[in-house]
Amino acid sequence: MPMPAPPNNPGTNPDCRKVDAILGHIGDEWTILTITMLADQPRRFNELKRLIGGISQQMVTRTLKALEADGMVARKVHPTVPPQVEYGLIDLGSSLAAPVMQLATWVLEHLGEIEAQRALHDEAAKHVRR
Amino acid sequence: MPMPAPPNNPGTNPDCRKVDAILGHIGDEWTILTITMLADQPRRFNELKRLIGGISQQMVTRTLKALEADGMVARKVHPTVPPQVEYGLIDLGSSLAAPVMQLATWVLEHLGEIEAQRALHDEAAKHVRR
DNA sequence: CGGTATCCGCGGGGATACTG
DNA sequence: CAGTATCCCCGCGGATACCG
Repeated sequence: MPMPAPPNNPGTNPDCRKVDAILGHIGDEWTILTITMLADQPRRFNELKRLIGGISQQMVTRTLKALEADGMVARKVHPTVPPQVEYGLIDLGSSLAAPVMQLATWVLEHLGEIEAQRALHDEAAKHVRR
Repeated sequence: MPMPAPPNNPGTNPDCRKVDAILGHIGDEWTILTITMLADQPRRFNELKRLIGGISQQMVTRTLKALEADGMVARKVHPTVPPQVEYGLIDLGSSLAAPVMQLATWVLEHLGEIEAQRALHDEAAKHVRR
């Protein structure tokens, strides 16, 4: 299904603005990585932090809170000692996982090409400077 | 002076870190919207600005520059008066368009559900406060 | 029209310390 | 273990002005 994309689009497309706002959230790097990590199975708090790597504890909390507020992730507390908390994708989140995984997969598969392209571009820039 | 001296955690997945860095770019809201607008056809500079709506001119420039550096977008200048510049997806960019469009489409289709979930969550939060 | 240059506020997000 | 609270820096991105 294609986007609206009408030729004679006058002012601001309201749908576009809404989509933009949502994309600002789920397009976030931490959010995408988190969903990726939860795609196959639920994970515990520090497990997520470790798997993602390079994320601060606060960002794990914030990201999960936001995903909870969007009804994408469920927080499940096991009343054990020490306490265990599991986060898993639910309805909205699990359906979002598909496109997100496709994106993440695409990046993985094209890592080399992207770096190569950047190197090319940097090289071209150098010649201009001289 | 303070050398970064990154943690260099053994548990940190290097691929995950690279993917993260790339996602930080293409996951950006303006980047996703731009690619979405270019998915079906090339667009001119101000046309893009108008279609996206709510984006500053500078961000259009920056986003397109970044996409050029990644070899995703080609800049084509028509030597007319007044000058016309067209931006279109090429190799890497056009292959990226597929997963990006899927994400954008998902958001469009689930706009209502997301807002409903947020309303639910806000409602629940209110009851806790009382 | 299609940019570039400059200023600047605000909030994203890391680091650290503390709690249940 | 799983958070919350606080501080604080830096860079994202808007606004404005100017150029080819």
